[in-house]
Amino acid sequence: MPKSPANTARSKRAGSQLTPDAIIEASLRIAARGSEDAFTVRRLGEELGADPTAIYRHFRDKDELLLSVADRTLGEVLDSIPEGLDWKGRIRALADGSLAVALKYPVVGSAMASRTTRRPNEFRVVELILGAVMEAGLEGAEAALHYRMVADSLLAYVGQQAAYFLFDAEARAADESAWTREYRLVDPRAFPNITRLSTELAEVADEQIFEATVGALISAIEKRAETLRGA
Amino acid sequence: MPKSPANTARSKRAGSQLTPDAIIEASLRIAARGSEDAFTVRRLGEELGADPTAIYRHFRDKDELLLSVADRTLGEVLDSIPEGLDWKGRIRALADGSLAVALKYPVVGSAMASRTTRRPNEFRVVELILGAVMEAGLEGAEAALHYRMVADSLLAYVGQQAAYFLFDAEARAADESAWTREYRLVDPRAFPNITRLSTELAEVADEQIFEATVGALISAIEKRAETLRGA
DNA sequence: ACCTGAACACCGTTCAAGT
DNA sequence: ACCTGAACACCGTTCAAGT
Repeated sequence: MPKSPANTARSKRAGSQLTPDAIIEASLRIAARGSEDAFTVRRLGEELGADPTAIYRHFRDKDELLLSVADRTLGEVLDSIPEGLDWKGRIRALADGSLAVALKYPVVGSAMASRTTRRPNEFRVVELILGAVMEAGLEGAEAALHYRMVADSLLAYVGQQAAYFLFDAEARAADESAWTREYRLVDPRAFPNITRLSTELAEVADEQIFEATVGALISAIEKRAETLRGA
Repeated sequence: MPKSPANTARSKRAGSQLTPDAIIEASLRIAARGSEDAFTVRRLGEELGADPTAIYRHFRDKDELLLSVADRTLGEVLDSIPEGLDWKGRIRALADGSLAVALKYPVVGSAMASRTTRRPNEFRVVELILGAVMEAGLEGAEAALHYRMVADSLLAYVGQQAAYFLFDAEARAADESAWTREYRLVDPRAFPNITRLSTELAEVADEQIFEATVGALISAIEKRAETLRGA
């Protein structure tokens, strides 16, 4: 925070009082528009009422800005998790919050799926997951491993959903109609299972899939803890 | 396949006998170079010894080319799965093969994580997973749901790994050193779990995480099948 | 000390012109 | 029928010049 030592001599122009925070907030506003509005340096300049390249005074490059923006959205996720939940509840709340925030800011969710922000809120998320798996009964290397399983799987899944959300409507429609079109027209002899289940395949809802995936992760932790208790 | 009706009057110039197949193969060669070589239309033109824009004669746009390339890599995955495995073995082989191929062609693996190719080899993968979950004892909507869980989770995870592989060495080193640097230096009072497990967190291997994730998916299917058999 | 704006080295894609 | 190459509308980023 000790970046802008004195705010004397401000407001020469309306929107162009540039600070890292202002840039992050403008980024979030653009990101929230999803596929409507590309998240580019030039667009960010417009949003800030400043020259696009002014951003480089406050962030080394676009990647570093994105990392900071991502950490901010992680804060939103953390704030959405209620107090007093047991370990399963906390993991579920984290999962739901992550998905919601990733879909709210799809560019961020999609770009950060394979990254580590190494910033404050990421530490808080790590601490939360570790606390959950330890409460479940895991410790040491087992706790570390299952933390990574939950974190990586969740991030990957949520990032994938965000990336999908980022497509323009046309490309998305083509992908979605596959289940009700292409998959209904396959050769029944070559693809008997697809033929048999084509209706059911088209009816699976995204929420069910996410719920099943998160459930699988929680069960895996539970099962491992039981096995270790037994030994 | 009935795209090039007659191959008369060929070889006017050496490398510029353009066919969809030749373009896909050139794409795979570039993709296999990972972060060394960007997969751009211009680079593809060089690889083919043709003008970059000649590609648009054979594919509507880069996305359609990528979809075709992706389906080809799915073929490689399928070919790597041995015959005669039980359902768990088939899912494990599919998972391992997908990861291997995604890391072999990281641009493809990363770009396709949130896509559907709607092409022949994708049908074969769907058929394979459906066969596995049905052999496990699931049917109807349950089989469809668990197919989606396996497919989406695997694709997301594998795509994430591929995207990570695509970073230049520097960015990757920064991310990796986080566990042995930043995470060792956190405030022990604010982050007791991280502090306690910092050594173990740095030691978790990628293979373990993938194994745990795939295991969690398989267990979830098994557990659901047991529950249904009981009812 | 910070912002501006021209400029650079890239992208994917279109389209008139060539053979 | 297919390929070429100039051109267009974008990108992220650098750097000298302004205030």
